[in-house]
Amino acid sequence: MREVTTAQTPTRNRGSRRTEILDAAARLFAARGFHGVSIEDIGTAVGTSGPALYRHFSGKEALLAEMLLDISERLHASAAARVTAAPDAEQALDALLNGQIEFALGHPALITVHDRELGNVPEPARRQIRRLQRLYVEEWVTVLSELYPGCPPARLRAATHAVFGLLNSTPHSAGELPPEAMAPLMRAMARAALAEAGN
Amino acid sequence: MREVTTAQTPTRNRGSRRTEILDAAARLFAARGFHGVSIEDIGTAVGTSGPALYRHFSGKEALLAEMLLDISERLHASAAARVTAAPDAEQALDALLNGQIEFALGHPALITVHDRELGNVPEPARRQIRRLQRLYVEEWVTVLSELYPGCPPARLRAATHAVFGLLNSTPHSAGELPPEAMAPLMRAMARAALAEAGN
DNA sequence: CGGTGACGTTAATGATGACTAACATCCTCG
DNA sequence: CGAGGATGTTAGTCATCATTAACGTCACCG
Repeated sequence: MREVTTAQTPTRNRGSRRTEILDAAARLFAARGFHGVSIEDIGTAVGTSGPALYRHFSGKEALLAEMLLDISERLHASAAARVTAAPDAEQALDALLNGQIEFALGHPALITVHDRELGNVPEPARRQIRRLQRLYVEEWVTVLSELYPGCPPARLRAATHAVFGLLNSTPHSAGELPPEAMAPLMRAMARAALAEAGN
Repeated sequence: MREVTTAQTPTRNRGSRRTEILDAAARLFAARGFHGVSIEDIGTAVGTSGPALYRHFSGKEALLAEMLLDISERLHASAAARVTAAPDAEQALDALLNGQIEFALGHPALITVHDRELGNVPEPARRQIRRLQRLYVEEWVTVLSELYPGCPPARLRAATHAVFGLLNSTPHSAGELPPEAMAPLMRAMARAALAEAGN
């Protein structure tokens, strides 16, 4: 009858299971796609079997929704913080680039899921995710507009999407270069591409 | 009892149905993913119902395999032809860029499927597709190596993948700019990014 | 101790979906 | 005309899967 047993495995950090599930699901979704992964697969990946997941999420789509919402929020929040902290547009762009590159290299599965599986998110959450994505893009466009006035926003928006494509491709071309070499390369390429787009 | 009726709908160009099916399937796969599309969906899209497809393809995976194989072949063949026709490396790179941009803007669904669904192709064909993709990349790396000697091939390979990510993102960011504006923008951005990667 | 809540487990249940079977059409060629 | 082949159709069949039900376990709190 001691409360000595405070460590071990019990008294799990609350929510640790949820995030463990989200992580495993992200990896699986990234590798095989939402419909290519079964609830049972996810359960197995976290050491429980199948329906145990319903203790943590109301369903497969809800799980995906929470995953994408979390990603969008992190990206947007980080971008907003970095931009407001930067002294000028030049450094704001650097900060945005660094943030996106860190995220893409640090969480390849999340990036992959983020730009492939929006279509499988049910409607209440879908709109919210889209909204955050839009805000994130506008963060970039605003900075770029300041850096390249005279360049039409539509062009800058297209350029931004293209740069996302460039940076987010790193999860797929994994292994070509070590991350220490990859990050500066991506930064340099993205910067050059944006400078060219700005004219 | 005339054979006057040579036109109309009968006497279909042989194979027209097959390619019609492949087109429809590509659009559906691009939009919802391989596992998100049913045989019935594809049938409906071409005006027949479900199992009629088995008259043309041995199964869903075989259909995907043929689709990806065809894309890889077209990309590789076009690249090889353009490179050998080009007088120098500079123009070879231009030709490669133009080819990829034309393809990405002209067949957005094919590009999307091409870099998402390889994992669902069964093994005999998978290897073949990978081989063609590798050859395609090497076509780029070879040209870039000539243009930027001294730059390690691994870096050029990574840069090539990144540029594919940039160019292939156009299907997703559709609508930002008209294609006439999009193509030159992508060309300029890709060129700048590659020049930067080459040092 | 008794109970409550968090977390799992193993059987349904009910859809959906790939693929096959059995059965037309109809065009073409002999 | 009549056989053959190409192309469809509709009703199975059999898996797989998401979700739910019914039933433990166990830690903790009163």
